[in-house]
Amino acid sequence: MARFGEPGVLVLLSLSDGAKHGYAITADVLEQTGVRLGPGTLYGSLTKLVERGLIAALPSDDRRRPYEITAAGRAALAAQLATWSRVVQTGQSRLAQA
Amino acid sequence: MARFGEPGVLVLLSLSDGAKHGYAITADVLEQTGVRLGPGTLYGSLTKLVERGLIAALPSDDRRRPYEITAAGRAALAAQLATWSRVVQTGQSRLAQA
DNA sequence: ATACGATGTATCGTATGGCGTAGTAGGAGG
DNA sequence: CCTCCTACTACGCCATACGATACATCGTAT
Repeated sequence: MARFGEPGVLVLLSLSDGAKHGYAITADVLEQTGVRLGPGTLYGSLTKLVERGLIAALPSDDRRRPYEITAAGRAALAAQLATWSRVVQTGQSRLAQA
Repeated sequence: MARFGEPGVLVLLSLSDGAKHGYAITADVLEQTGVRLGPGTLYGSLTKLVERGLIAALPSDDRRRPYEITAAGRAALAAQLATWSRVVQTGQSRLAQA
């Protein structure tokens, strides 16, 4: 059903902090996770997330185009984080027993 | 460089527990994460992970074809889990402040 | 004996996603 | 005025995800 990949999750993560425009999302994701999103990846993800109602475009004052996360986007992010959290805990416990 | 998607991570997670064959991986991933991997996804991932040296095929005694994780696979899994761990912590802290 | 459900692997097709490249353009500073 | 940072758009290749499909084997109950 709701299919979006890792870049989409990182965008939702960044917007969960507050509305941002594309370039600021890139900088935030890089700072928070060390992952560098290129323009193709970033704007492709933004388009898909808008189509799915997980984020919404805000009126652009200047040449920047800000986006905000929606309630559905927060729910999707929370669900994905819960799954990853289980994976991380299971994985780290399994890797620990060498 | 070494790029593999979420199914690949789940396979590595499953094999970090010990060698398993395909069907057993599906069952383990379902139990541990709630994610159901179809045959296409599973065997496609297995092929790619073998090509990248992250897992290795073991000699098959019966009709089962077991795989084991390699040292490189453990390292790749650990790296991915570390990134996800950061994302989960950042995200949950951001979602918490409503 | 046999039918059936569970186990187990493999392949094909394809829509989508990931991501690099290149191009456009405003603003700031030397 | 030239160049570097910011900021977005457009394009396109290729890998990936994943459903559909097929087929072999085992255990078990009837």
